[in-house]
Amino acid sequence: MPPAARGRPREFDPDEALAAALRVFWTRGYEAASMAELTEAMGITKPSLYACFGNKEALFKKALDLYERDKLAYMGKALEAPTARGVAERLLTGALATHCGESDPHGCLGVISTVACSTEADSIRADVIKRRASSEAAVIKRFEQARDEGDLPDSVCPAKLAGCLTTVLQGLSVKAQGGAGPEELQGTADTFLAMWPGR
Amino acid sequence: MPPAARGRPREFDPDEALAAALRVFWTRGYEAASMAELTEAMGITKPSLYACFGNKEALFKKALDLYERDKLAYMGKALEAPTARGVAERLLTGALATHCGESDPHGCLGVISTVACSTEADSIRADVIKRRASSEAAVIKRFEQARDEGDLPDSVCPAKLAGCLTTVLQGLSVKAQGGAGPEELQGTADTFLAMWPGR
DNA sequence: CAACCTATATACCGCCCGGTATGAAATGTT
DNA sequence: AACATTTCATACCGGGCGGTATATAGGTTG
Repeated sequence: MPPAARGRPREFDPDEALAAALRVFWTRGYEAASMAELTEAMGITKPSLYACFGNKEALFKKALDLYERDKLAYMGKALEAPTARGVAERLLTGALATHCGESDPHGCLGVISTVACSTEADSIRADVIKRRASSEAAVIKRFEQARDEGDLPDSVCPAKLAGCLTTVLQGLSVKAQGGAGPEELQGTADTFLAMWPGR
Repeated sequence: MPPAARGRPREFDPDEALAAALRVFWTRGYEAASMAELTEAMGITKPSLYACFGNKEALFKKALDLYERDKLAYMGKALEAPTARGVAERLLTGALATHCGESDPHGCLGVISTVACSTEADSIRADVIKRRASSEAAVIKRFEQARDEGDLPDSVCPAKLAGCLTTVLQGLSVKAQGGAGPEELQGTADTFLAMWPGR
């Protein structure tokens, strides 16, 4: 159905290549991921990469899009849980599965990118921080709804509770990247949930 | 009192230079901190740096020692609080003061270093992770004592609670480095303390 | 067939990295 | 005054970085 490709057809699948690039960025961070590593993992040469993805920064942003779409899909689902506690529970289990599973690199790509990016890659930092803020805003909104529905005691502020939860999520990702095992982090999540106020 | 210095005396104060290096590492991370930045901030030339501190890695570890001694001193003090809740409170306020104060770079040098270090600087990662583990072990021990003293309900596991607290602490440092303001983080800390079990 | 277009492969660019060789300057010792 | 010792300033090293120029290979279109 594509209107008849002109010229030599490319020999690689951009989606697969992008997925490989994502793994590299996820493992090493934006700056530490070198073009040599990227091209080798993607199985293509540098000119092909530049022709297809632009440059390193553009490649990273596309990888970040893929990451959010595939790996952070649990976030959208989590907000649909019936209670605030259910939301927190799903967010925690989703984060644990994503950030210390077997098949993928440990830790959160977003955290890795904001923490590891020096002034050079400010645009990356800013981008990730903006995306994170919008995620947190969604959680806040959901918790305000939960308060209205009686899930949360009036004594707790939905925004602060959301901030506390995202803080734990980010802390978990730091620990996961530092080599903490799933059992340990599951224990942390359980403990936090045990402290949770309301339904 | 030093036994009569032979040769040309050095023209800089190693302690001040190390403090300047610490600021650079703290702001940029180990790998992103270049020798050019370091020497400029320290006010010395590269040969002087290498003669006095060895190499970049040795310089970093000395800076890390200084960081723990000066900036993480609140940790030791916190463990002396009379109750488990008091320990948590002091750890949180100390972390907030250290990681999003006005005079120092935001975020935790340890978190920055472990997250941002690629495979190259594995020795750095390992070192920081080890130091962090020993800190957490101290908190666990203190919470076991707290349980014995009745500060904590028997239903909560001291180790898990400690893990949860350090997770929050690390999450706070990620947020601080991401530009979160002190009020917001204070709100997070307050919320977490409000959920705290026991005295 | 040739003409044309696009992806590939190779080799290369300027730049900055961590680290160092070299020689001059500044002190104490004799 | 002459020397030994240590620090300082400059210039330099090989190597890896992100990015690209050039030429060739592999297709579709006339």
